[in-house]
Amino acid sequence: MPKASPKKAYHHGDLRRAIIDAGEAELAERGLEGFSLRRVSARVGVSHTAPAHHFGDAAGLINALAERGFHRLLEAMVARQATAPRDAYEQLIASGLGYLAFAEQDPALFRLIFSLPKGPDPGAAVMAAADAAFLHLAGNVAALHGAEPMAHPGAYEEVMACWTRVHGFAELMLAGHLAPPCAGRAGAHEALFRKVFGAEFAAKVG
Amino acid sequence: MPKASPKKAYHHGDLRRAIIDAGEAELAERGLEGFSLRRVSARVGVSHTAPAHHFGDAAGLINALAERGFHRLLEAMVARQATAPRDAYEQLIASGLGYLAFAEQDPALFRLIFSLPKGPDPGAAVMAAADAAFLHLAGNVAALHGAEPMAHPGAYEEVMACWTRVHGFAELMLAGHLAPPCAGRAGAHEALFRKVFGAEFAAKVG
DNA sequence: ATGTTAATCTTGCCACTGGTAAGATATCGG
DNA sequence: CCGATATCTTACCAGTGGCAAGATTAACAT
Repeated sequence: MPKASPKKAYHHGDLRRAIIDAGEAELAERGLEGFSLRRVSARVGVSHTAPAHHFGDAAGLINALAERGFHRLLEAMVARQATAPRDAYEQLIASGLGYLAFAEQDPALFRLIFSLPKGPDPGAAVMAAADAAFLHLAGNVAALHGAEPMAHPGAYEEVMACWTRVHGFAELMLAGHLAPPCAGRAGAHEALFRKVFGAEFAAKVG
Repeated sequence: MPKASPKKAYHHGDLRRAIIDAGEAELAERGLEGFSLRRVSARVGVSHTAPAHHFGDAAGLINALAERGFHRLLEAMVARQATAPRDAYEQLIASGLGYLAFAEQDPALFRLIFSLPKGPDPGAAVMAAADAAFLHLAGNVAALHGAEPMAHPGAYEEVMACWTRVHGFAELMLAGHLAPPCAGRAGAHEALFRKVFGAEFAAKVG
């Protein structure tokens, strides 16, 4: 047993998890700019070089956070869908609103997962998590037709049409470019989002 | 005359401009992560504290770069429109393609202008530059109806519908999420963009 | 012209960052 | 029980931005 007691042990027991937790919290509190390996390490009560063995370098930790971030994004979508009517179009809209809720609730993490350097290897786990979110959205779009995902011609364009709209809305919202009519208050964006998303997909149900 | 000769003068003569130029270049070459005041200062041949007097701190320089960035974005839109048919819908599409071209050509600057901290004062000049770009887009949308900008009900929603689509496309493109059909090659995105943008605006002409 | 003021730039310093190297400590397999 | 290995610490390094104090030049009033 790896010493689950809260006392100071030389070996932490589950440091990788603890670092990711602390990193996520730090990210939410100070943003990506103020993110510091030393700070997250101190938060866990560990020296600043401890994470190196688990993540390689700082980019490795960022990657791990991105993986979690994509999972959080997916969670946010399904959570919102659970509160919506089971109608295919409403489910699609709900997933978009969940997407927006995640962006609003943790802007730094949201931006992090979409600004990973397209370097050599973004990490297979990260790509898998990203694909899971993408495929979920694709499934919602496909449900409009009642068919299997990607089964009809133009399916990819249709999915990207949805994704770009939701994502663009999220980014502009975070950048503070939705100001004039709807300011601040939570849920105020829903009406605008529905209009901006367009009605063409509502018509395609069935 | 403030000594326009290229020889070493204690006073640079036009340091503010030179720093912004160097900063823009550094940003394009090393990205926002690798951005360093000391590097841009060295590039101009000046000590690392020289910019402080012109921009305050690093955030001040970032703000100045953002202002230029919004101007570049506007330039890219009008440049693309100049090569397109004068039909209102084609002009709107062209402005979107210019938007995308700018994002593709200078990703770091593009991301910079849309990730300014919504802090106390983003700088009036930056906001003005951003508004100029926004109003240009709004003008293109209004031209679909032949009317003055924002003159009819639902105009704002319509403009935001366009903006979110273009912007979302740009962001997902930079994040590397347009992979499957269209990879890498320049201009390959145009066909996908036209489909994703939707046909509803083409129908509204007149 | 001449001296005073203000703007511009430099040098030297500080705390902080992430990465490396070498050593300390604990777990694990024989 | 002992050696091998994983985990973590301490000590150090180059690099970063900001501040303070001083050097140099321009702007300006008289």
